[in-house]
Amino acid sequence: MPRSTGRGAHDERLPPMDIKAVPMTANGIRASLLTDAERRELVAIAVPVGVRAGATLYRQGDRADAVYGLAQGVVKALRRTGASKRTVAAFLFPHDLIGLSEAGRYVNSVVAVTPATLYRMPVTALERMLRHNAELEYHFLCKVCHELREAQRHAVVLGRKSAVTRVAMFLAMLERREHANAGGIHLAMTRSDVAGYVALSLESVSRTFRALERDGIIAVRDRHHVRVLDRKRFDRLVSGA
Amino acid sequence: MPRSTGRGAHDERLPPMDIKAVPMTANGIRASLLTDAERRELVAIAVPVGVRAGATLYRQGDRADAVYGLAQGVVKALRRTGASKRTVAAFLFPHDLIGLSEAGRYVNSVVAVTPATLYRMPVTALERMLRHNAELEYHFLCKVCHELREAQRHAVVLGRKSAVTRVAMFLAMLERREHANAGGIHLAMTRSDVAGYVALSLESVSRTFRALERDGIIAVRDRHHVRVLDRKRFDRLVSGA
DNA sequence: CGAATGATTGAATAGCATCAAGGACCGTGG
DNA sequence: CCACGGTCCTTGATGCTATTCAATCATTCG
Repeated sequence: MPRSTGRGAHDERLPPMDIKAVPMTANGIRASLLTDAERRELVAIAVPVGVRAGATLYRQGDRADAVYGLAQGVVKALRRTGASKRTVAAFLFPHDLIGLSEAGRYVNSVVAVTPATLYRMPVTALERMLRHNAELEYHFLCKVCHELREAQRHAVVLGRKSAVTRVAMFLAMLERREHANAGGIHLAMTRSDVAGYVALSLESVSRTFRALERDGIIAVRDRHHVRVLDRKRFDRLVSGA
Repeated sequence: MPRSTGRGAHDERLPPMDIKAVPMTANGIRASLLTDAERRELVAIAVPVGVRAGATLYRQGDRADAVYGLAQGVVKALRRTGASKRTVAAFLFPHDLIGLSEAGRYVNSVVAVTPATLYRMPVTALERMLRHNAELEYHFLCKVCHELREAQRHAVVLGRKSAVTRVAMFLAMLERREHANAGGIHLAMTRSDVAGYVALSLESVSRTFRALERDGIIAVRDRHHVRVLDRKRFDRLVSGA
């Protein structure tokens, strides 16, 4: 398994550096947070990085010397819980920030779920930039607030006791975060990753997908594509009936 | 149940406005984040508020027009999950920030667990201040990162399947966050609140405390005071044996 | 002191984890 | 194009653990 960076054939036609979230006081529109000027400023310290699926970007406990902006692809944040067990702390999508640290060390490991391109920003340079550009920093603040809300939602999911509810809430989350197009939900991750995120056994996740399909609530095209058929009952599950 | 504010006998001898967390690049020392100058600036827009135990500071869905700094006491953030069910999204302690919102609405309800004093900061004024004081804003950013880590830890707790592990991890969390003095752990909240946080039934929490006591791992003085007796086995539970 | 809230304990049930085996899919190389 | 290996996924049978329902006990506060 490749260890890390390795800037592949990604160099031409890079998607732009960007961060998106709901500003604190706005009306719920997911807007681009960065102005052109800010993007330019960030690009000055941001190095594009391409990784293959399965590659580890960094490991829990490593010295945290960079923050990443995800431009393309899906990655997962893993956390060791006890020896030899790992849970999925979060899935991260384009326009998300990556690199949460504590006392100079990363608190999660980050692994690419799909091929991904990121912008690597050294913390020292970033911190210097933020500390004298309040406007730019404000956008980072909004983004972190967004990730905080997302983490709380995750906790809500894990609080539900029924397997169907957990899985349905997870699908609803994907629907919101990835392109919520009418073409159905795209699951970039494996069943095992889903299990790690919703804290169920792999087998239970599998059975639950089956059950949802049998009941006509969702249609499972293949492992990576799901569509909601009965929106009414689906929503009832999500709200935890 | 009293609805909200009501500035009681708290006005004299107020604890100072402050925020504490681990700065991103520091060496893990829980430091005061605010300089004296910043404290003075914040106090200009911060109104002290005292609430009784059980009082609701604000409700999920309310227009989010203020952020609060908790100065004294313990409060809980509740989230509605389905009709008529509530989970505890977080417990908040002195020096924590309160008032997470999305699209101008609070995402949690906040209720005082003990009598509490807070500093109320209108978002508009705060936002204006942050947007042109990068240094101050940086401290807020660090604080939100801290709460993000805390929320992820919460998710880790909820991911563990065994009741003893969940409860032990909860106690460990309290030990870290409240005064981690050798005098034992102080539980300001009810068993029912604990159950809401670790996502177990009230009865299971009760039984689990009992079991931990019977096994000589903890001593339960009364409902609000617990002491770890067998640190070795306790830590083994926390790491999820 | 008495009512209301909070906590404990017991017995029965439901639901998920676990163990175990088989089947589908993917990428590789012939 | 097809065969092959590995990974990922599905399905079944069993046991364990937390939930639930129900009743009793303790504590706090008026």
